[in-house]
Amino acid sequence: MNIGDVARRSELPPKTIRYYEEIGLIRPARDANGYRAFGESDLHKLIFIGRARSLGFTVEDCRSLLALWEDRSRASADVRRIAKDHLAGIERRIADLEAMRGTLDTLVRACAGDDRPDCPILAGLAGPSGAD
Amino acid sequence: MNIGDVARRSELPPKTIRYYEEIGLIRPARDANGYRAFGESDLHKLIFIGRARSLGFTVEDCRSLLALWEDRSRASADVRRIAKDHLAGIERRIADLEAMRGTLDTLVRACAGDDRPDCPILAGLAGPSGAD
DNA sequence: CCTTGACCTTCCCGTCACTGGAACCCCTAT
DNA sequence: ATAGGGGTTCCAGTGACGGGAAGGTCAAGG
Repeated sequence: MNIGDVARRSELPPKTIRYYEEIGLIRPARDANGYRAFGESDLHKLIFIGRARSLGFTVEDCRSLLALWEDRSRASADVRRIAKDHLAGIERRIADLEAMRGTLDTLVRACAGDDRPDCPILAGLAGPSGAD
Repeated sequence: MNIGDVARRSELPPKTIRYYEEIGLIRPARDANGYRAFGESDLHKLIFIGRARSLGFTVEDCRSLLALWEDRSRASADVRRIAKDHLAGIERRIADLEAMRGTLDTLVRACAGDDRPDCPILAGLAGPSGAD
């Protein structure tokens, strides 16, 4: 398989796949002409990485998860800790975004949004005191 | 005011303030010795930027918002559009994160997390088919 | 045989919003 | 004179790629 084939089958851009090789996540063989020669196991790894990335794991998390995936004797507790930490991070980010949404929503609702210059959004950003 | 003073009063790191000058968000004067000399209006701008950033606006959004803030004749509709677009982006991000959280939560719950190698999380990442 | 076009290769730069660090200058107090 | 705590510039790195240049390779068609 050339890079285009794995790209299609893994739904990852070729650039991304080259990058993953560069940082050592995968180690595809090479043909005589210098082309990367991907095997099924490379493809499986890429699909694995793609799914983990789509769940928001960092590539370093992916590296750890891949290592555990390859390690037949790993303890599921190790995987679970990575996933739980990541889940906690996601929940923090959701909470942060929800706080932003709350404030923004209040400001947007308070703003008439017409052609007058009076704007509660700018006033809110300038300071709760409302100074402009 | 020197940079340390505005840094304390705006709660922004000096490095960040220098960066904001570099990209033209603020234009503090200079003392004879080359030190930046910040006025109250610089400080107000920095506080404004800091609040906008904490609401997740990009620095380019901040540049637009600052321009509108300075423009006494702006229409509040312009501000509102920026804020509404940003709000929509935040809501998309929240939705994405909640989808991740849902999947991750399911996987984490399914995982015993003990010292056995059997791990539904890895199986889930390898593919819904469950192949490992 | 030559060309076309789709692949593939490496390499370097740009993204976003900073952060860290080096090397150096300035000012005040002791 | 020195020590410290400011300040200044510039360079490099972050994460996870994406864009684009310059060039090698391969199969098909004229």
